[in-house]
Amino acid sequence: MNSAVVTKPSFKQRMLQAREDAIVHTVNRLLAEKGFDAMTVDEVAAQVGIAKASLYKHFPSKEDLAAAAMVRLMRQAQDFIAQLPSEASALDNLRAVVRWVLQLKLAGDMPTLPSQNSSLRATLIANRDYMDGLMDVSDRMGAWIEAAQAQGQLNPALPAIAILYTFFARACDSVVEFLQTGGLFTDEQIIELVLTTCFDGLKPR
Amino acid sequence: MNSAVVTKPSFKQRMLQAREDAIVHTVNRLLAEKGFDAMTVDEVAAQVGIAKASLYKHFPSKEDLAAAAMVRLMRQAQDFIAQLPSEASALDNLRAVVRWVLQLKLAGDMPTLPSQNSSLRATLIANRDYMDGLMDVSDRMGAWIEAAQAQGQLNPALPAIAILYTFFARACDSVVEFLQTGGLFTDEQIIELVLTTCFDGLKPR
DNA sequence: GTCTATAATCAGATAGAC
DNA sequence: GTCTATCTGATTATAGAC
Repeated sequence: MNSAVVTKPSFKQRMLQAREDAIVHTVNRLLAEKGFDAMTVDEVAAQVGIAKASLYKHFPSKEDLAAAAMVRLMRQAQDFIAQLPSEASALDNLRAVVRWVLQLKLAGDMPTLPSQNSSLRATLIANRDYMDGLMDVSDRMGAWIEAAQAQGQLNPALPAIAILYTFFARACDSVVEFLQTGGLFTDEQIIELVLTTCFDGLKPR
Repeated sequence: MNSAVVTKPSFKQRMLQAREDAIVHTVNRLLAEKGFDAMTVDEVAAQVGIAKASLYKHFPSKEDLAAAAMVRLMRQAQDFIAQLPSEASALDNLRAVVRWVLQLKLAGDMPTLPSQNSSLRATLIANRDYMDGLMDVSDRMGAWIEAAQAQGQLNPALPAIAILYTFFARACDSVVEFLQTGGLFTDEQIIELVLTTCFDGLKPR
């Protein structure tokens, strides 16, 4: 076993890690607030409180900054999923994940990436941590979806992959910001509205 | 009555109009393809086949180019709504509108704007044609929504405005591009899937 | 690793001739 | 109105001292 694995991180290493965490946290917030294109590296550096050149010592490009934020998001999703009660129904757990996503959005912590920016896509696909996290989250949610379908909790006529994408799409659902901008509803009301329209549909039950 | 209203447009005026139509059409396609930020004015000029400076004689800024595309979209929506059969049920007409939106998206003709770009928002809000069109579409769909709720075709427990926003959000629904990217479904299948999840929800009926 | 200063590039917008 | 050529500012990224 490599000694680097068991050795406690030095003070210096922990400081470095803390700084990188601060950077990624700032990037995450800016991505949620203004999106990838509108976020500038100058801005990130200013908000973290370091020089831009120092930022580039930690991350080689703006794309990698965004990728780090997405890796963070995937880790958080994995942590949330891991903490869900295994004795709960598949449907309840799926609802809980969607609710968590909506809370993140409403709190302004959901990074949104342009779905069409190719340089960013390439960086993300090349990022092992991101892809692994995405696969893991997909697998776990996919298993719940199939279980819920088998138990008659979700419509078995829908392809499981379509249901999975429907959940993922809640992360960029503009209805949330529409409702939030209007100011007519509380965050909890928005969450309930979106959960209802998502699982129960617009037609009466 | 002003003679300008009744006088037939001159050849020159029609040529001008045709060119502006070509510009807006190109902008619309580019907005659908790459979004506002990734679209460059150079690109628009090149694809239209005129010099960039000429473009700026027609439209004073990039934001105004995008606004013109949105005005065009609103007009198309108004035309589509006006042509729907008045004898059809409110629910059927609403479904038809959502279907039309999805078809536009799948055909690559749905311009997508960043919801957070403030300079663009300001231009749009200041644009009378756009706002009038948006209001008109909202009013007509809102009337159908309330009628459908009164007839028990849509869930009366949901706020009508939330239902309206849910429909509007289909125009930027990322589930469509997820499903399209996967390549597992035909366009018609994607439309049916999204219509089903939208109106019937994910749970079994 | 952090900084200041600067390079390099790109994109929105304009000048001015025709 | 259309063109070529140019300006201007913003932004990503880097050089080089400490």
